[in-house]
Amino acid sequence: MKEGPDIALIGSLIGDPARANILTALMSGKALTATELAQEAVVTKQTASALLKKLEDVDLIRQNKNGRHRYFSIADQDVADIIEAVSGLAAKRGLLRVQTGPKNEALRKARVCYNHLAGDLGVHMYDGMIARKILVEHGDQVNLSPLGTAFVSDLGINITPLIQKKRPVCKSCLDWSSHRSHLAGSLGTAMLDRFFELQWATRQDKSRVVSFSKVGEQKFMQLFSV
Amino acid sequence: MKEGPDIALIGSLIGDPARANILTALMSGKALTATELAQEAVVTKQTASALLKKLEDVDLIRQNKNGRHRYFSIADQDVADIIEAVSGLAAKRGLLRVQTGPKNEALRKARVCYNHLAGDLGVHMYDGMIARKILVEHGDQVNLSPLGTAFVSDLGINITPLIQKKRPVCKSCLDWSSHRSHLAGSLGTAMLDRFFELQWATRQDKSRVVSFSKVGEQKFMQLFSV
DNA sequence: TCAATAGTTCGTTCTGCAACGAACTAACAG
DNA sequence: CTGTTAGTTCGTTGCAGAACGAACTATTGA
Repeated sequence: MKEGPDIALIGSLIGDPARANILTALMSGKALTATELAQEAVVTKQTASALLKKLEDVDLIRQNKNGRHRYFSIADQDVADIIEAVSGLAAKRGLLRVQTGPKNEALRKARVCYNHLAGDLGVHMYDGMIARKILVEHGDQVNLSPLGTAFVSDLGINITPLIQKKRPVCKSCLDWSSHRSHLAGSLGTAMLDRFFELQWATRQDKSRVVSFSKVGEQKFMQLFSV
Repeated sequence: MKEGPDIALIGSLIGDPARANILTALMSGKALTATELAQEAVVTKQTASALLKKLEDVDLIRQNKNGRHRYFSIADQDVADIIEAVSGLAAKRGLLRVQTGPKNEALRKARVCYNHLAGDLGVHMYDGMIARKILVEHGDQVNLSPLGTAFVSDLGINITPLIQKKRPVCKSCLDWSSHRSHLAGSLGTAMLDRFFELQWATRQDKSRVVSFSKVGEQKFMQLFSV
């Protein structure tokens, strides 16, 4: 009863609503300041400061001092993975904090999931890549086909450095809004970055929402149409 | 700030020490009764009853009535995955409830990780399978080589049904005690089951500890020696 | 040097919720 | 029908820990 890792500690950190809000906000992949996070979590600066310290104590988040600002971000991929996993489970269990509104709509359409694209467009992309045999599913593992390697190069992405890293190139990630899979992994990250580079989309300030331009969305939809 | 899945709820469920103990106990893969779980979590029956109800309300655990007993178990693989992931993260962060004792020693040597083998022996098995090219790593994905297929058949395991399921056949899982990988996935489960069948090992009552017989351990070590 | 903003520390309040005792129902076994 | 064990319900207590106001330090910019 008292052996093993202390999962309760990490659980309780995620378990506080205000801290959960902070972590969710940081899932945008951006580094945010303490005051921004306080606003996001709807608490005062003092409270946020205390909450952030606790999160930092167990290395769930990390801090970058820059002048009189402190930028906080998710500590590493492990932490992001867990938050994603818990989000997925919560969604599967129907534990959505339904507050349908314009912001929510935008989130459902396209959002950042730490470092890759999620939401309806993310799912569309994944489905399209499967249908065009760019990706091949083995059980719940996903791999890039030879055809896919060419496709990715054509898009202007250099895969060589991606393959060399420890991180999986392709990985499916359950989407909480549509209960379907979208593409995570280093390829998922590279593709989202490429969309920003091509100016098909931009990230909205301090939010997980990804805004596609009219032209960008057209090209995107066409690229992955079945 | 109020969109998306309610990760705080699930976090808080895992975050209570007593509930965390219950979940950890259930990671043995066995169905346990309410009183057994109460003992495991060191609380009274009433308290356990209340805790179990909360866990059941969000489908983290499931209940099987059998006479006047109620057997509780982890609801599904998703939940088990999250607990594994959180355990791994906690271990990585050094959040071990260190209480070195004989029981802890046994756990470190060989234990059940929901449905597959973990601990030193689990890591030994994984390392051996990699060294003998039974398994091949791609990034953090693991696959069975053609050589491996033969090996598994020789061991007396029929892989055909494993491949047909949605669940990944091979998957690596971070070991909290040794900070190394061991084999999860449906193959991991099948292999552990096979060891029990061959009577190389038995599970200790109401515990995650796996006890290998002298002969069993010899055969096991030899099978996966480098 | 002074005003403004970012963030922390301290002490206090308040509340959510785990925990238990006591009393209950439920399922056996003889 | 009676005793025994399994589990739940109810009401109460107690405490951990989130939240805030007020007062502090730190960095910038003018």
